[in-house]
Amino acid sequence: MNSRSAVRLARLQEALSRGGTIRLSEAARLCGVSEMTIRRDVAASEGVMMLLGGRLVMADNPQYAPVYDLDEQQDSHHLAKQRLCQCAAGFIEDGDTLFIDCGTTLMPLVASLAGDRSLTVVTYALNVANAVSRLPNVRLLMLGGLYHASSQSFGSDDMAGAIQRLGINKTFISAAGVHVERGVSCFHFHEVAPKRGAIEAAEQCILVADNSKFGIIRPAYFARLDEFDVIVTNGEVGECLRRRPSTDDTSPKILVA
Amino acid sequence: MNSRSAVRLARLQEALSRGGTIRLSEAARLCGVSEMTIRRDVAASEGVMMLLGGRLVMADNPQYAPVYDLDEQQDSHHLAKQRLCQCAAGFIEDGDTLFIDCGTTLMPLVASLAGDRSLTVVTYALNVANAVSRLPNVRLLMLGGLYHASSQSFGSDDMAGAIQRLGINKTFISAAGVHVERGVSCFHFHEVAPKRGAIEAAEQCILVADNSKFGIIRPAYFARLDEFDVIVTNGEVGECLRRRPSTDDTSPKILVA
DNA sequence: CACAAAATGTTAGAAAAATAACACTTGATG
DNA sequence: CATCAAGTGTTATTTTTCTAACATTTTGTG
Repeated sequence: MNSRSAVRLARLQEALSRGGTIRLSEAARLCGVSEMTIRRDVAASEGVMMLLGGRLVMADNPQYAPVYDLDEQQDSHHLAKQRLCQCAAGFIEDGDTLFIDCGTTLMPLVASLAGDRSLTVVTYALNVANAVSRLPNVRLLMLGGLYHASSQSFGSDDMAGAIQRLGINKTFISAAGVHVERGVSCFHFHEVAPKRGAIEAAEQCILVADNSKFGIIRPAYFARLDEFDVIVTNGEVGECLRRRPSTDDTSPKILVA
Repeated sequence: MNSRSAVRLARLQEALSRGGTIRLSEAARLCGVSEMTIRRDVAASEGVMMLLGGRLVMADNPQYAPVYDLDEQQDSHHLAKQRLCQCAAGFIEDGDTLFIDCGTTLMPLVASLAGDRSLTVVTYALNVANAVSRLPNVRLLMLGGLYHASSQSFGSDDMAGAIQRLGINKTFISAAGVHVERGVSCFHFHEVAPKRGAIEAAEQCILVADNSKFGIIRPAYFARLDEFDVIVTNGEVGECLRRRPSTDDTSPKILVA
């Protein structure tokens, strides 16, 4: 990819970063090049953008992500995430202030916030912020810091403190690893501070993790299972957890989507 | 529209209610009918769903909005902005830490950061952050706060302080109004704190404003003209300013793109 | 059951988009 | 200045999607 191509892509991405589509012909006119060149730019963008019926869209735009692609099994988790989030969304009430964790798991939850109720979302993830910024009924509180491309999120020294100074009702956490004895973990250490801050700050903590994450331990440990009030999961794992005898009142409630 | 068609539509709508697309063939298989029937269902859905390149998408979603509909105003200034930014980009050196202001003026500047040199960008604007996050050679430092859709940026009480705690080399500022006697101004008051912080923190301040902004005073004043080291502008205004007798050494250098 | 009406399926052709091939332009380099 | 290579534009071809027409099946009714 050459530099002019990069400039064109950046410009188109800017136009598309808040959602929507651009007709291929429009994009060509906008950049002052031929449609063929835009096609080549998109092909060189390594999946950042894509063409959908002659229209340019951001590939990470949930609006245009394929829901069902039985030809490609790789997308099997997407459906599961949608179901999990649909389930998790049941806890949200009008007026809530929600903390939403980074990653892709909770993106369907963000989409479900659209509506009449008035909400506030606190996040340190760029993809979450982008999605929330498009919802007129949701106030967005962004936690800044140094950007980590691996998780599309920001990290800073004082993030846990900053979160605890906010009045958060409900915290939605995603995880890369969930283990009954070894607790909940993620890949990146910079995620630990915001997750911990949000868990400690919120009245109610909801862990959303599909069954592929269970029994796995990732480098960055951040919470015990019993620190959560609710665990939303699916499949056999969920049934197993649910049947497990509750030792006491602090045990999380298990929800199987 | 008959009742079976309604049932199929409801089913597909449910699948798409949280965003995403379904391939026409998948939808047909899912409903156990031919593709033609799905086409007819969609046509009868009165704009609820639509087909985009053989994929089914929800059309009533705010995210489906063609971004550019031959928006002349946006485009007319764009070329000027590109030239201004090309000019402004000349000041950037390897290793710099740049503050980049909100708005659309400086977006071409961000695009031009791509390359081999290592840079750091500080910003409080969501659109800038999005663009920078795609550049592997640029570190991104995000300043968070409450989101303001009007300027796609964040505001917080302590932003000026937070900025001054950073080591910023060069500050690039955009403005909605530039007036020789009445100084530089913008529309939104929440932009004042970050702009002031960045102006005071940086070694070098560069104002980038096309000639349509000159002679205009906007509600939120934030700086005198002589607080800038460089003013990048274009057209007659630039020539005028350049010919103006420099009163002293503190006068900004005028650059006409 | 026969019939009509609606709904759906099939096929063929038109339109649009994606791909491929080749020609032209531009900018860098010796 | 010549040369080369990368980038871009143009054209032709293939593929896919869309539309329309007509055939077939299903549904409802007397």
